[in-house]
Amino acid sequence: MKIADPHVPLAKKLRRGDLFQTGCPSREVMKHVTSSWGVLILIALRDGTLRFSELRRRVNGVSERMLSQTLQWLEGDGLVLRRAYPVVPPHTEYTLTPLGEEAAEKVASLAEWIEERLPVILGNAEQKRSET
Amino acid sequence: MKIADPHVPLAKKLRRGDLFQTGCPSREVMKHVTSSWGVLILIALRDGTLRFSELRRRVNGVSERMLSQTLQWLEGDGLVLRRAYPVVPPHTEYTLTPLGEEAAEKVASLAEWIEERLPVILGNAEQKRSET
DNA sequence: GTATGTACTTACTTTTCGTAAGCAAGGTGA
DNA sequence: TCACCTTGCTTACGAAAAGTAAGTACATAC
Repeated sequence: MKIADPHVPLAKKLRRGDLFQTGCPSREVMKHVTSSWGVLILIALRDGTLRFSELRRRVNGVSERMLSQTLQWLEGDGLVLRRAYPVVPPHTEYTLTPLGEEAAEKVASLAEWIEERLPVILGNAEQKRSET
Repeated sequence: MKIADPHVPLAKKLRRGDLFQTGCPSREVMKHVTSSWGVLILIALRDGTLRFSELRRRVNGVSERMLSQTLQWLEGDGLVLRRAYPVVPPHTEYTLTPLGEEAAEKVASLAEWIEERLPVILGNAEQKRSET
């Protein structure tokens, strides 16, 4: 009779993450999702599937290096699905998974809040600077 | 008769921010709010006013350097209020402003989502690793 | 008198990031 | 024909950001 597999996967051990705990894997996921480019990529993909270079053009300012890296993070977390067609020139498509759509919704909500409140925030900053 | 002040403050010029635009100040604010420690600080302060060292103990793993810097960012954006009492030993309190509470709510919502879904996300990652 | 706590700042090291270039193979324009 | 553009990456390198450690000025506890 077999003894139960001693390797219990990490995903089963944790009932849920705790961001306040050092070393909790949720911190890594948070880093990916809230990274400068991660935020913008997630939001951009809400409109539907995009190719690498389309993403690059939408997310103004991102380098190919960071776009590639961030997409790999998000893919690794299961938030983004990558479909590559082995043709020349290369053709690769990126889409949000259902999980990714949930995450994207949250960050989009934060992003919209910031865009809306930006004038107020800048007003605060300006006022503070003048309080020499 | 006076000519209108040519200096129109930035806050009035922008109706709202656009994160997809390179150089838009909203990107800076986003960086502050979604920085590793910014997220945790905002969430921690939702429970009420905290002192510097209390925050440091709650937000496990943050160094004094980064805690100080992040708090200055958030204060500069008007999300956190700092009250310092010039006593020895020093006593400084940090509180969310109403604006900060709004931001904190959004990031807390994202954080909770990640903590909840962490097992699923780790499951994805584990599965991918085994697809050698 | 040694240790501890407070809220920082400063110097130094390590990690991350942005910039630029390279690659493979085809299409386009002159 | 040949130079050049395109796509989706990766690699090398310098710059910027973050982490580590230590210093500061007292006060209180032991």
